[in-house]
Amino acid sequence: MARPNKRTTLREVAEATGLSTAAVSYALRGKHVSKETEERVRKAAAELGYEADPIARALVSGRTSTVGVLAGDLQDLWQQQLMAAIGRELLAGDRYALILDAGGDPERELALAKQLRDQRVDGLLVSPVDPSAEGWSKIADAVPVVSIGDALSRARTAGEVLFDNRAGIDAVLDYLRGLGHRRITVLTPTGPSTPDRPADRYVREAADRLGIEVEVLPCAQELGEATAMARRVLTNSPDGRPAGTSALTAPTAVFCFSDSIAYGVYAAAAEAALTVGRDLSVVGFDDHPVSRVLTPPLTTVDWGLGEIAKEAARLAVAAIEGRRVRRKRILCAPRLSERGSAARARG
Amino acid sequence: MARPNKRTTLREVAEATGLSTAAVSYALRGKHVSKETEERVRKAAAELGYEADPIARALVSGRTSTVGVLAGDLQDLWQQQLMAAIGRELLAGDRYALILDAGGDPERELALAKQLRDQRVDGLLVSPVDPSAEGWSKIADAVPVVSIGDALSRARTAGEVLFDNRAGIDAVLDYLRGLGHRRITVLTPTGPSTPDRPADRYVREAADRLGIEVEVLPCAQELGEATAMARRVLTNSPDGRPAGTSALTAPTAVFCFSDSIAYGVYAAAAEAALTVGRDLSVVGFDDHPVSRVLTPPLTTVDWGLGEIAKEAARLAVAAIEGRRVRRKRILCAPRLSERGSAARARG
DNA sequence: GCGCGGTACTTAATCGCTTAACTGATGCGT
DNA sequence: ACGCATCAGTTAAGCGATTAAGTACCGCGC
Repeated sequence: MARPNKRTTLREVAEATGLSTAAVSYALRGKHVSKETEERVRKAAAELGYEADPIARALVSGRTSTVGVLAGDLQDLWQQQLMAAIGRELLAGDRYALILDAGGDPERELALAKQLRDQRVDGLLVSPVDPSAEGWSKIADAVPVVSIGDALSRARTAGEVLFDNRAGIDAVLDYLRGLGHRRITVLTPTGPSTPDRPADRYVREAADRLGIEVEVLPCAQELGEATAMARRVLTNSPDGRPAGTSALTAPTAVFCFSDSIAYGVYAAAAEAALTVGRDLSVVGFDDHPVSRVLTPPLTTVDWGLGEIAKEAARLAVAAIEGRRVRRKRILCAPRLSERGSAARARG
Repeated sequence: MARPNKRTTLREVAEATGLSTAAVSYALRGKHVSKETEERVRKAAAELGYEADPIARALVSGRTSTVGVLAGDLQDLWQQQLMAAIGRELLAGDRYALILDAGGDPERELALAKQLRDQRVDGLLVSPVDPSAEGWSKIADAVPVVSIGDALSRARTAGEVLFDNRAGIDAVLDYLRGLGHRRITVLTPTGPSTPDRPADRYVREAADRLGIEVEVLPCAQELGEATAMARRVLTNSPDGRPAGTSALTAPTAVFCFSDSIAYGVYAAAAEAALTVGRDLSVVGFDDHPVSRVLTPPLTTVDWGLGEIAKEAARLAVAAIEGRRVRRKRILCAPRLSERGSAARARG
């Protein structure tokens, strides 16, 4: 079933108007042609339903009006949110978001980034799994890259929207300590295949400074796995349940490095008949919309997703258009959204 | 700052090997060239880091290895989930998902679909806001379209993955009636700008058949708005709170046409000090991962997101490759995931 | 020794558009 | 009137691949 769905081409418009294709091309983009001709061309184009073929245009101009958006792991609900927001943002500027998911795999991440570059995306927005990979360097040389969340240490990026993780971590741990917590479990989305992030270090530093005990555990974003992990953590809970094998005493508070993980903790807590916000304190990181409607609402660190998306898109677009920007490194300050999930430590 | 990042071209490989570009092109795709030449070309290509330019290739072949994925409304968490799953599915088949969000606007939806077609996506997956729009017809003639959720009534699609909404609705209402509920509020994601969906009709029919009262209210997907709506609904609750203006007595159960909306109901219930699964029964529709970790876990209708994504991708790919498929209309059967959010009606 | 059929390539057209360079015609200052 | 811009448009050369058609060479049967 051949689809002879011919698009009208520039040539056809040219023939219809008796002009050369070049004239039509110019006319349609309002370059040095007479008002009348332009009008005539416009009309003919409209009648024939002509629309420039973006592919052909891309071949010669090298631009595609398309921006690659590479999510480190779309299992993470917050990243879904972010990607959706970025997509809207780009669309508002007449660009298309080519959204891909690295699934948490650093190698796939780079492979996809390369593919994107080959697809001639005008720019690339990435929320990297492995920000320190060397591969970014070549990619960033070929296309403007804006990274979100972490700086690409080995590449010259066109911009960065970073989160002041240290401040966020300090804020949360300070807060929890203020509530009397001394044993805190920290669940980070750092899997075995992912390199260590400085965040882990910040946590330990803050813990040392505050004189509290922390146990940092890697945890998957996927809710089932997160729940399982949380279950293991809570099995060591102080109030009578069978003790696990962990060397540490069970925590009175859990600090989750993503709200997704916190949801898993909520589930595990419910199973263990622990009431979050009373028996157990939970703090998230990222502020996903769902966090607000949980019972109790999740206390979490809000970075302002909307602004992140806006800034990232703005940086990318500026780079694409070759404009200079004042600050190409945006540092988002944490805002602790204090809701009901963290309470004064009991006992 | 010109970026003279030259890609190696076919011509360069040709010159390096002393062959014609055609020979190289053939060699790289293993067509009628001698083993030795092929080997030589492969080596040279590898050395020069040559990779075919997808844009140029697309211009001549008309294919882009890209599939448009158009979400009706990415505010809906379930659609986010779906898009992510489809993206993974397509990627597994070496195709790229160009994900766009119509934001619930039927006009924008068609506009985006057209853009996608012009971008020469090989296929188009769409979870339509307005499945009965006429515009789909022209689009479906130009590119294979697979619709998810609703059939495009006016277009010849390449495939459809539908949900047996009637069966799902029947199952839920049957179930709630069995629990003793006689007054049920149904919250559908049908806004004023969206045309009525047959789902509303199914609800009324089922209600008539079962002899129960339903109040069908349109409700936004966005959690804040959903919560506000739910608040209004629950203000009419039987146990002493100030009565609203609704003609109906307050419902003992709320049936939400998307899990997102159900989350809003959870939040409103908590505010009103109603315990879901005891004072108020809530049933969702779609089974988002979060639903499983709520307290109580949300009873909802599961359509098998993974399979939906797989089937949709399969249909699209088959159409793109010009293969015939046995059944191009997949009807997903509802599975009621009975968890803890619906209880026997009290009093 | 001739024709026939394969290989193994090459030539050149083509996809649809952009754009540098060129051609005439017009206007303008002096 | 002359030279020089300027304007409006044309010509043609790409962009980087694919691919139909053509050529050269070789071996083979009879």
